[in-house]
Amino acid sequence: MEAIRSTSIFGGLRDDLLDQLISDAIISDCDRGEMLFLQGEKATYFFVVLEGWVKVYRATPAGDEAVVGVFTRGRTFAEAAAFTGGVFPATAEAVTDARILRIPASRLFDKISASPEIGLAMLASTSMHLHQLVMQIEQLKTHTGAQRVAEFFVSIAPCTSGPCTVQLPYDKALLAGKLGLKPESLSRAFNRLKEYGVEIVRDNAIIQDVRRLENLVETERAEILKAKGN
Amino acid sequence: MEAIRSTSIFGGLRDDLLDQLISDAIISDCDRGEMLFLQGEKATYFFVVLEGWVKVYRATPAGDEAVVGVFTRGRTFAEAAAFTGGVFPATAEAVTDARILRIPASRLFDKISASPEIGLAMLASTSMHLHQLVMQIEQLKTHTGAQRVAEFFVSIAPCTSGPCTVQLPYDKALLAGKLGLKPESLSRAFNRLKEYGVEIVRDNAIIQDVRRLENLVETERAEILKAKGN
DNA sequence: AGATGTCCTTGATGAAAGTCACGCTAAAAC
DNA sequence: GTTTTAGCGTGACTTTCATCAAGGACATCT
Repeated sequence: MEAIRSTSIFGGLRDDLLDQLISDAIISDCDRGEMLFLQGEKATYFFVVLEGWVKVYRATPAGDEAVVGVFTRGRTFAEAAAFTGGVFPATAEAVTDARILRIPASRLFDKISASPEIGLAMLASTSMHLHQLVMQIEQLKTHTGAQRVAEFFVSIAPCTSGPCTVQLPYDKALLAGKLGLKPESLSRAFNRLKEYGVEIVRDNAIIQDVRRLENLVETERAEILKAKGN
Repeated sequence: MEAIRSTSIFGGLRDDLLDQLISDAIISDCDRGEMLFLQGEKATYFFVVLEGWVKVYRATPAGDEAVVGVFTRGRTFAEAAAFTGGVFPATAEAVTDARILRIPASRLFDKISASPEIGLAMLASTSMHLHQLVMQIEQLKTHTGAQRVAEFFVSIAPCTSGPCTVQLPYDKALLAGKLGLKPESLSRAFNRLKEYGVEIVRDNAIIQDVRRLENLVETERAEILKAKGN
């Protein structure tokens, strides 16, 4: 239950409102590989991850898939779709065994009408999500694969400078998808990062200096080319 | 004023609520090239385009820029930033002379508390924006440049099948940015589309058959390769 | 232990798009 | 009317990434 509290939506809510909301909710345990919803399905719920990892992706008509988000404990997803009452624009799949909270949209709707602060909280939450997507687009457009990987490491690193080790939270194929790469390219991006003091051992990344990675992200291609010219 | 009505946020509002909101708003006329706000500035307003075109972009530390959105008459932007009360995550610039409505966030905040339906309308609006960004990410990840251009043409074409002509709404460098391409690559994408019945004359695109473009977007790389193999 | 399957890496190749340089055209400035 | 300039197109080269194919590491199962 403390996972629910840690979400941006529910973090700021009064206890009584929160209780009302989750009294309508369903907790479901999902096996790895289980679909939570399919692209095109009517969106009548939204979701909070209590435990495990969920990936959300869009399938193109020909079977290609683009990972739109990867969520874990305390993160909500599909609020937007559920809210507008349309269909899910993407598919969600549990990538590990997971425990998920399903909150019915219809009740939420009533509750917002009754207490505006729920609406304010949801607005803040979707706004943050929006901001994240904007940054994701920026990264796809302007950063190379290796830079995106470095950025990811920095974002999950426990420290902001010096050496540290981070564990890759899910398998590499999914990480590749999240970063907009194919698994093979991710592997090569790892090799590139060796020159910047990153060693990949099993599913752990050993970083010599987090600052150095941050620099890699911020310095533009010109710098990268210079470095290679050596 | 009918431009305001046509926005997704305000379209469904009762007249009296709408009047209250825009009574606090400021209409400003901007020259081409004028900045509406800068990345990092405190977000105390959000905006509605009444006339003209505005581009929103993020600048990287080294001066590269990624176009995050291009907006025209009836579109709102920066709602999310204004709402969370943080700073603008991007910069907005008028790319034509433009007339812009600035709505102060503080008042909006009060109004939402007073009448939840404004909150519901804003939620719907940001949700739609979010959905658009999700699709944009999908397109960047899975479509080629020529496909993205074709997609853009289809989206602004006045008809859904057969021949038609569309005028490019802003200059080609900006269009390139919006589609995640460099101007040179956009030029080459145009050449590719000649084989699919698209002719670019000045700032007009003459499309022989809109359906044919739609097919190009939906068929995957396999199909494109086959077509080239001829 | 040996066999099997999954996940990951590596190599070779090709396509897509960025970069740099140059030239064209048309509108604006003098 | 000429010059200037900004926007656009084209060509050559390079980088990045996807693709296809093969091989290695590791866990599981019998």
